[in-house]
Amino acid sequence: MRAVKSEPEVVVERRRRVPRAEREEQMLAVALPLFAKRGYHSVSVDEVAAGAGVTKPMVYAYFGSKEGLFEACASRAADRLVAELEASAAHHTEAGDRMWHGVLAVFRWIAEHREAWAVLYGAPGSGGSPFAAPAARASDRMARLITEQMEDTLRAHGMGAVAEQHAAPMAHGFVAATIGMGRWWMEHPEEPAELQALRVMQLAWNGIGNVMEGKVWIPPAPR
Amino acid sequence: MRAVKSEPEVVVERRRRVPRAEREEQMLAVALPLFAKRGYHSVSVDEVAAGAGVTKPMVYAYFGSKEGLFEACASRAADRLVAELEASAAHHTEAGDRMWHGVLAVFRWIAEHREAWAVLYGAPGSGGSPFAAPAARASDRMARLITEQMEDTLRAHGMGAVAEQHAAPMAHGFVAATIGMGRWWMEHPEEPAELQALRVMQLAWNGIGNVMEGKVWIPPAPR
DNA sequence: TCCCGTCGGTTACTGCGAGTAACATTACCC
DNA sequence: GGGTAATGTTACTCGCAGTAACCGACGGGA
Repeated sequence: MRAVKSEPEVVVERRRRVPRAEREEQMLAVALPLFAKRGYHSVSVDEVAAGAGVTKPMVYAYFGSKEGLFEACASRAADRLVAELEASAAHHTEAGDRMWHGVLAVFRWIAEHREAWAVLYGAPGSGGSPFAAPAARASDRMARLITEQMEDTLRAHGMGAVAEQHAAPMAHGFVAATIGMGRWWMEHPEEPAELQALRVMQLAWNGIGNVMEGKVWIPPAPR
Repeated sequence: MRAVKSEPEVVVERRRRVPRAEREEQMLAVALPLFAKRGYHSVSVDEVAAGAGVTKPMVYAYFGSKEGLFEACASRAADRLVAELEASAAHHTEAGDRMWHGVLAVFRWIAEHREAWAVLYGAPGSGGSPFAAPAARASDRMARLITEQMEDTLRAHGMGAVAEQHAAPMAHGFVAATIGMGRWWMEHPEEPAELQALRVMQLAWNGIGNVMEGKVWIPPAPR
């Protein structure tokens, strides 16, 4: 059941004595699509090294371990995704507006960086990361942005206690819903990014919004 | 950075010539907590075999590969989780009622089967599965239950078109939000299951409910 | 100009753990 | 009691992560 290992799609022109920063870029450029397509375990370090026009010990010299290489790929993807989101947040202040544009930014980013997305939150078949720490960090950072927004709004309404208890978990739920929708999208790629964003808002914004206005859903009385 | 490999916490009394079904149980019982605690890659087949009072080739005889062993653990966990959910759904017919009790059932199951949950949807540090197919299947099955409920309700309101376009992705989003909340819970285990379920309903039920009643969220007009 | 240190790079290994071939031993059933 | 299927073992192969040890070019000083 071993994955077929084809030639890496990104192969770098073979030059000797390339400066470290540049060589690291090359390695990451080779590794990212490989990890995205075949997943962590069925990519070998030799393969990445060869794709970058170099031999294995160089990869270890620069990234320490295979795990380090993977984490570098994922961390960089996470940084870029979060940066996109932060940029979007900086342009919108009203809560709903900010959320909508943020979610939209995420789905547009996914569309433009499918491989990076696959490495971060990859589906079973293709990506899939044993070392999900960067993905978890990215989720946390995205959730934090939402959490802060919620806390501000709640405190402005005199609901500081609600903010402390529920803002963070709700924000995590929101982010999870977004990522889940992103996963679903990977299997239905014909749909536009806007529709996914709209569905996330449809699904989760009412809930978040209601909480921020002090409206709560009451469970049915037990029979 | 190699994980410390302690003795497996489940070790089976050494008996010779145990029937296959029983030996398989033993192997799974040993493997599950190991995978849950240390993740797929840092558990060795030898270790599981030893814990089950047997040698490696027996594991291969019964599960085919390490991956097969892992998938057996995860599939069985998924089956049980979904069974719980289906049992709950059979007891409640009204949409909101059914959803509430379903979500509640999930969180109660998580509380009682933390290791199985970790193997299925495990967080980075602890569980974490390179082969997420069983987890994806479980998500799909849970989403399908919700999808069907939504489709029925929508069609009953004469909104068959909405049902076809949006029921499935919204249901996946709902499930993702639930799983995300479950992950968050693992890091805040002092809270009760009911609170997690309440938050999921708070977050996502308004959205699903609105859609089922034909209410939609309208994005802000672009400037 | 020569020498020397650093940086980019290699060859050639070790070692662990997945996976297997081939063989051994009981239990059961006719 | 003898054949056979199921349970089990020993003793390997092999791929790949990770490393030790060494190599050669370039850029400063002195």
